[in-house]
Amino acid sequence: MNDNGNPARFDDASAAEKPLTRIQKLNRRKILEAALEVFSANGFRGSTLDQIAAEAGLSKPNLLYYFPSKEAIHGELMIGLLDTWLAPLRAMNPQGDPRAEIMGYMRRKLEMSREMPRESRLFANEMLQGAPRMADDLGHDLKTLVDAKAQVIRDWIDAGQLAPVDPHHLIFSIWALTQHYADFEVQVRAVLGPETDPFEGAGQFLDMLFERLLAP
Amino acid sequence: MNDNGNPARFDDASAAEKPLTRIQKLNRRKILEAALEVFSANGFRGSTLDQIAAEAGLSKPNLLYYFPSKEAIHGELMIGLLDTWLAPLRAMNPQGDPRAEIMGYMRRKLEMSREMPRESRLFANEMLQGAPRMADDLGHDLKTLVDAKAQVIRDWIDAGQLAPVDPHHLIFSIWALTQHYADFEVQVRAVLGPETDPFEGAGQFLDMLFERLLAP
DNA sequence: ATGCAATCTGACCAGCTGGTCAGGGTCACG
DNA sequence: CGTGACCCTGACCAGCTGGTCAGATTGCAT
Repeated sequence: MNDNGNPARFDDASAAEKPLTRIQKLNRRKILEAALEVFSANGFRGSTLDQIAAEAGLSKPNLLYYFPSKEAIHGELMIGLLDTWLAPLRAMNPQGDPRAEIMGYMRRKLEMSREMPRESRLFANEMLQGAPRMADDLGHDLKTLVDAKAQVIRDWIDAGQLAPVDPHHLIFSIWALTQHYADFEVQVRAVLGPETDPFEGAGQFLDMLFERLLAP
Repeated sequence: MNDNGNPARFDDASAAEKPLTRIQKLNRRKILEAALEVFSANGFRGSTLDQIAAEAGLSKPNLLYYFPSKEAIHGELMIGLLDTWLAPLRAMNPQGDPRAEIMGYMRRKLEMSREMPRESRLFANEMLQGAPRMADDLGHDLKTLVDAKAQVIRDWIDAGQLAPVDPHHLIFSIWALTQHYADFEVQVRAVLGPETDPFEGAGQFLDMLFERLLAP
């Protein structure tokens, strides 16, 4: 047993990095999966450890054996989230064809809304509350990346390969249009009816929208 | 004192409709204003009566003198919200000029994001949680209105006055693009920096986007 | 097999939260 | 100026919530 009675889970240089046991890997995965489900549906404050424990099929004290607190579970989810979320933007290639790159980014982002709606809602929840647990990364990592990609887009525009649109707002529009289908899914489904797949129509609509917007 | 010890506040036909006193009007307004502030920032579950009471400058028991429960306060806010929110769509005139009507709707919606970000976030919070307190209205009122307006748009398209876009997704795109600036304000401001007014750039960008999208 | 670390649990706790209540102060109207 | 309805509060309560702990149980290396 180490100094706090919990298994090693810290990254700081001083702590010896014990490898996770089979059970640790399994249960930490179960907990994070359950936490994603619960936090994304109810927000941080609206979720309880009991709900997460039930969803994970573990007891509450056992949750707190693997994570020191509710905050820590949420934090662990947050750590990867921004990175995962921005990966498609990072993948936008300055050497590629401008329209294809932007359309590709939009399509990947829409795909993420379809495949990872819980992550999208977890992110949206955090933003709605003013991103209290993310503010640092927002001002730094996010702005740096977006500014860099905005410059790439500006260069494309200056080269006459794209219509002259504000690059920042272009990126915002991709975020808004794609994430809407995950975050406001209830509303979208209520309007379209239970038969229709929102993402099919969305894909066609967004293709057309960005084709028309970006043509020089 | 009436049967439940609280001032009359029900609309049902049976109850005699006592006019609100000066103090009742004042304090109910204070409470709802405070509740909007708190609920929109923290969600329903994340907000406490103590926070609302403090924000309103009243005591917690006094809050519960004017409203029977936390749910009731939230409900009162919700009642008007969907209507307020959809009013600009309702105002879209089938006899007007198609492009001008849709652009006008978009601009009014963007204006609402600027002027009423708290209402926008309250709405977004509700949607994110799956609209547990709104599901009925969603399936009924909302779908009816949107379907009607979608038909109007479809007629415009058939008359060759608009580009052939899916009317439902066109409406979704207006919602997504305008509400994003209220709901994800932290993110937008983090990227643009503290100097820039997001709504100025947004107005220009969205004008251009919808001009290009809608031209037949 | 044995012994130690890892894993797990029931019982418990303190603080918070929505809500109640008895009673005291205040307002408006005759 | 009196009086009844209206307005407000401190004190309180029960249930929930995040978190602790002593000890029981299990897994695993030798």
